[in-house]
Amino acid sequence: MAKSTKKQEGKRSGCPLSCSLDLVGDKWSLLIIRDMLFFGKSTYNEFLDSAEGISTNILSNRLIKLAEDGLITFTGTAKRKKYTLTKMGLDVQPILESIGMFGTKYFKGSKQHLQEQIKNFVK
Amino acid sequence: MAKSTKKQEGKRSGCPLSCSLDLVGDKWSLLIIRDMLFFGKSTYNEFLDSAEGISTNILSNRLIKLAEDGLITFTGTAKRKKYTLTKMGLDVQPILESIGMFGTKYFKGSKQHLQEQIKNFVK
DNA sequence: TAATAAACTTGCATTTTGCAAGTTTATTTT
DNA sequence: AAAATAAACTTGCAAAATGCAAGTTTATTA
Repeated sequence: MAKSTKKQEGKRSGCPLSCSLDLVGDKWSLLIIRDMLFFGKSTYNEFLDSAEGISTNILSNRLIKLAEDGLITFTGTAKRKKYTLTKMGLDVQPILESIGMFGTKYFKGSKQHLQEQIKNFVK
Repeated sequence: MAKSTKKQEGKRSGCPLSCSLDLVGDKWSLLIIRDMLFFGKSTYNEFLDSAEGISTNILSNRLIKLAEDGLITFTGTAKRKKYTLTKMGLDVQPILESIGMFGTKYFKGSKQHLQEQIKNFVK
């Protein structure tokens, strides 16, 4: 199946912005990708103990949806799963960076918070 | 009141990304800002007839929330309102651009769609 | 072999969203 | 000047998404 033929349903319009938001335009998906990209996280429980406190069922849903949409894949056995970003998932990085720039500009102390998070996360 | 003292409630963490997503991390806010920034829209009914079909109550809610969060302001009388972006709202542009780039890469035909939209919107 | 942990699932209450219809004041049209 | 149209909402209700707590199943560690 070609890249653009799936996931036609659920699209609100053909706008590139709108299509992208149909994938990651919610409050959790981009945070999971952030955890993978910036904090090197890859397992369910690592995602679970992020500062924002996602609940178990939502995390489960989002991992399934992100995989369905082609942003992540998983390897390993059922009880020792590892999630990794696909090429498409890695391409989300510029989005996270631009949102991060906005955040550091308008939320004082947030940059510092992020750097502490990075320091405290030991791979 | 200082920039960063308001809107503490409702923040899930101090992360710049998370804080930003608490403002625009939903399926509609960024589309409204897109309409203002790229299509020059400024009124309630202009936002209403975008391709994605936002419903009236949600549009109303989002305009209030975006104004509360300092991203937009409005001028004009109650029945002839004009919404405009603040400095903070204008700073969302790089976010929209990075999401747009992602979208044009992964959703074929979507770039073309966007350009038609721009052409068809007569200010 | 027992305890702990990882990765979920399930059930239920709350919140958010979507849809249709109605309201109010301003501006046109007749 | 009166009637019709339009702009900008509001309200009510059903459906979907989210959040919270508890339970389940297999794997690993003590």
